[in-house]
Amino acid sequence: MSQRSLFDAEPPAWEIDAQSMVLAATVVLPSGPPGEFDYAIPDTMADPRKPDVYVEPGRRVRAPLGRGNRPVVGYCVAVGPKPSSPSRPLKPLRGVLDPVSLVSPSMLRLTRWMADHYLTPWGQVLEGVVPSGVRGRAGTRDVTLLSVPTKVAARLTGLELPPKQADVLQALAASSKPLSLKQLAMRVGCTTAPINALRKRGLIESRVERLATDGLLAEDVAVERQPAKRLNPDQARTLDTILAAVDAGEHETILVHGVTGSGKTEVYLQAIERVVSFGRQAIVLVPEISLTPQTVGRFRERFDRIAVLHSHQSDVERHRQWRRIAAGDVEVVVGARSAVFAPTPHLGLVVIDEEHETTFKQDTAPRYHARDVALERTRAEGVPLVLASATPSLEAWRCSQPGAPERFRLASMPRRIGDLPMPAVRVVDLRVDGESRGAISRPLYQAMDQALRDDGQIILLLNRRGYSTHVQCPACGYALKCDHCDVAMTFHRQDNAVVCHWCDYRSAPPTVCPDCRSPRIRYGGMGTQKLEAEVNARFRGVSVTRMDADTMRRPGSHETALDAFRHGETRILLGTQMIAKGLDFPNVTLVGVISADSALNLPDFRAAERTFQLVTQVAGRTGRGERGGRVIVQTFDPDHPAILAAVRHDYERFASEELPARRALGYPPFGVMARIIARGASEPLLTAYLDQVAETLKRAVQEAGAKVRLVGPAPAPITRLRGEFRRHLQMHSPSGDAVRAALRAGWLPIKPPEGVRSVVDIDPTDML
DNA sequence: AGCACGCCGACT
DNA sequence: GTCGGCGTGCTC
Repeated sequence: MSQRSLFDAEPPAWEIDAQSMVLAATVVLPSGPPGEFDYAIPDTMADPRKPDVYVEPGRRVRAPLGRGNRPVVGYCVAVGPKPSSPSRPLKPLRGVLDPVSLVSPSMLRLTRWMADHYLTPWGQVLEGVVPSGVRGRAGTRDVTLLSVPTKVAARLTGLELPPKQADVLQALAASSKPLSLKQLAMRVGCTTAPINALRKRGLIESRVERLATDGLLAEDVAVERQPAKRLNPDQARTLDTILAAVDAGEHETILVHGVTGSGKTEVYLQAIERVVSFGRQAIVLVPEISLTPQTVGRFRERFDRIAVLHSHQSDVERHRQWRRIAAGDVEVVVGARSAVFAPTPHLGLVVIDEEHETTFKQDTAPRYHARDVALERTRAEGVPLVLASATPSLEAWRCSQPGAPERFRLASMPRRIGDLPMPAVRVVDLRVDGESRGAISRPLYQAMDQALRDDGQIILLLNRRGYSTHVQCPACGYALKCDHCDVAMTFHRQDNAVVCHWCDYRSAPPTVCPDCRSPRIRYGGMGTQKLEAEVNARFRGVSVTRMDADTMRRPGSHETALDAFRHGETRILLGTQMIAKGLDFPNVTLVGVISADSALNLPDFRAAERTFQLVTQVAGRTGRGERGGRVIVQTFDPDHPAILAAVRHDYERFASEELPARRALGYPPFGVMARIIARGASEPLLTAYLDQVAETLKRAVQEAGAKVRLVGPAPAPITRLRGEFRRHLQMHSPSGDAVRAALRAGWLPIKPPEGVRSVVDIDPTDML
């Protein structure tokens, strides 16, 4: 059916109010009312030959909203005929903001899915997905270009003009290309007055063009190209599995479970080469922390045109990359979480490296998980998705096992490249060997001493930054907490201050107990700063580098530190989890885990999984060269299944022990979880609000006969943050749709009172 | 989210 | 009588 016939359709005779069909745009708003609104498209905005003011899906438009017709900006998400009646006519759009569509039809469908899945208004999802630099066309500016019309140029000499104006016209006619107002004034040596006079007379014509303000930015650094590496049998098999999906041209999810050092990267590089040879693009998501020049360099060695997207880019740079990608000028997009929205015109493959990392979950609205969004996107676009990890998330793992609702194909790479052995792991029971009062037990000290004498390098992991992790008074039991948060203050010796790691509140370190004035106040607990001091004291003359959020503040400091370690200028690298992932230094012969159980007692059902991942990942940093490597794991809980499994590099053992426990409690991956977090200055108000939500939710669940279990409301594990109280309510269900239905019926309609903010987190990764 | 509409108290 | 308080509900 042609569009014309829709317009010609007669309104039904029984319709009292004569309806007619008008061309309308459906608009969603980035803030304000969450619904969809239809507006009539004026004829002036329906002409594709006028691209600057053409309304199409994916562009932003100006529209009048409400009885006062206050002007708002929204995203056009659809265009089509809509009924309009004289009693309730559609209001017309006021204008078009974007000269091109910012969101492709497939990306509109994806964001629509996110809006439903995460209970976030569609407009807010779009606002969170289109970078602000793209919206504002950062790095470009409207420039008025002046030229002499050909008709005028022909009779230039016959014109009677004041002297300045004659000069201006002469100069512009002589110019080979159009000039801006400023350029022309400069060339003639006059003000803009005579130029404007000529424009008014029609002797100079002008047009507006959008130009880059800075010309071309520095192009990609040329890197020497490297050929594909030879694959071992495990790698070849895995590549075949991926290529079979690529060649079939269908969606399939492949979980690549390869131990640390098994060469997963080379496999997906070669898979991408195939995809690129078809003229399609690939997206590779990596955790932000590993988006280093080294990682990016590996892609530059293999592909001519890559785009990098990460959160520390300027608006101008992000806009430029976005345009390159959208224009099809890029073969591979490498980026953090948000690169899953890269506007590739012909997507052929998505890879998520270190799939288990929690940084793929965004912790502000829209609270999406890049893995789940990638799954949805690749399914919709009919292309394969590769998830790669040495320690897959249990969510991904379960999907690779029989009986799961979602089926991933599993490709295992159980051996390291070159048949290098996995490093031997020794557990040090701190209940027995922790007598030395410091961070380094005797067995670890001896191993470090040995490694240094053998000319090896050492990595020490301690997942707490600062010097002392708590300040406590033995006399009265007082523990120093942040004034604004329910969190212990950490002493930082470098700044000589106690610091809150959640809100960055700082104050002077107390010398007496603030509560009972006892001078015996104690600074306890081990942070990376104290560990560094201990290493320096016990290994005099050995170069040590500490890597944590405090030493890595400046851009580039990450690279500097790692380069120094790579070149052997640093013998001991110590730090938080940022040193646990992805590093590949063959000379590291010892890894020490100072406290393997530090994350084990967090109030989080994933504590064991996190611990297993962290210990396994950091253990994988050694034994990557011919010299082998060993790992020392210090713990107060040496019999914990997660630590035992990590010690044996045995992922499947960990999974087979942890999954039944999750199943018994209905936790992910066997059930879907949602969390309502409410915060506000008044605790009673919070409690009243969340109790009411719980009540309406309970009723909604009952009426629907749904299997949804409510836990709480209760104070959140961090009861106070930045001066606000926090309470939460958890929901568990075998069905995500049941959870969403309950939230739509029992949470959305309850408006929080003034001073209370309420958010929903679907599939939360963080329980604090 | 913002803004018009509504229905009750102290003022010219 | 009416100016304005902010509770309520709608926005194509």
